[in-house]
Amino acid sequence: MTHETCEVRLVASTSNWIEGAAVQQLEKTATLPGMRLAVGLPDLHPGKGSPIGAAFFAEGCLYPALVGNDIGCGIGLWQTGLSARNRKLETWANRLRGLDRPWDGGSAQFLATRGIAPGPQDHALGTIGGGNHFAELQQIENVAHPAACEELGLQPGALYLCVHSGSRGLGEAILREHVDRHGFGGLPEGSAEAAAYLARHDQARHWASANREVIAVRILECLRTEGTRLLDLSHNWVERVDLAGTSGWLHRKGAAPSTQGPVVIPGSRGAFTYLVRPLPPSAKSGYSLAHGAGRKWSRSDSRGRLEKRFTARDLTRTELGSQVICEDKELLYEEAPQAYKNINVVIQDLVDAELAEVLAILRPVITYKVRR
DNA sequence: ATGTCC
Repeated sequence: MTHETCEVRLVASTSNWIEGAAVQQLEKTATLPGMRLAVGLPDLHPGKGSPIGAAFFAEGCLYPALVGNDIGCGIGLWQTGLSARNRKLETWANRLRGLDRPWDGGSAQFLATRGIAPGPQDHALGTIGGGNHFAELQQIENVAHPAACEELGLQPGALYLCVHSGSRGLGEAILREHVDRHGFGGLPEGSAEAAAYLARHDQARHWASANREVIAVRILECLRTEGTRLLDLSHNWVERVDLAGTSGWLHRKGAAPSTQGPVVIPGSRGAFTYLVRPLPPSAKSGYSLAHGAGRKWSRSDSRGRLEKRFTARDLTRTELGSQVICEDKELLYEEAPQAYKNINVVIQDLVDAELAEVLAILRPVITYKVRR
């Protein structure tokens, strides 16, 4: 890899619309000291300063602000004991209650079993949170690669649970405390500041994964069934990697790893979710894949455009026949399927770039966002 | 994204 320069790559075809501001953010972030590779994935869209849907590899230092506040945010997939063949939409939707209240299952004990020390944010363990976070019941629409799906334990007739959530107040507190003390700059590799941040970052990653587990436990309990976790991957984190012969820090901001087996890439809440398998990970992609469809409209634009055309009630049913439980009207508009890009285009770009192959497609049945 | 800015 060339030293002192940063390669900027955008994995997107001409049929994939990418907002200009997002590309500008990608190029701007690429000028940070130490930056060697900046990869925009097909779901690239503007973030706060730096873009979302991107991977950044830096030599000699790491940037906590690039990981952002939701350290460890990611997606888990569970197979439930329920059959999707006799869908009980109303019954299941009715049973999804109490999920926004604190979990009474013993957070400290649960975290201890996962090797995580207790902390002041543990009351939020098992809650989904806001923004683009969700828990979704899904069924298999199509199996593209039977052998790989069988290997994963996928059963065509089963109901699945996809959980997208993160470290809630914990990651937020870690980033805020860090920025208050050290600002937005890079932390030199090997420094005490870097070690301190990384320790807390790792704790938040584990906490976020445990959070997704507890969310699944609570939902499975609501549905009076049990489940098995098939996979769980984060798309907001930083790790030390060797990339094209150079040691450095790979930041993923809304970018799934292509180094940890199959990846779930959800579309919008009214679109299919793809289960893909990374092709042999390539350094040129920053060992990363897209993490979703990517926003097409900002949250405020989304409200402005859709409030004129749809009632809140309209948005609780999707084109795919799924039901959306979201008792926060603003959030319903902000997270409407229309606000997101076409997931098919994003996936096609990954396939065309030879970064991934499709294993299966999942159809949304019920999406849970928030219920008062 | 965030016990979310009022």
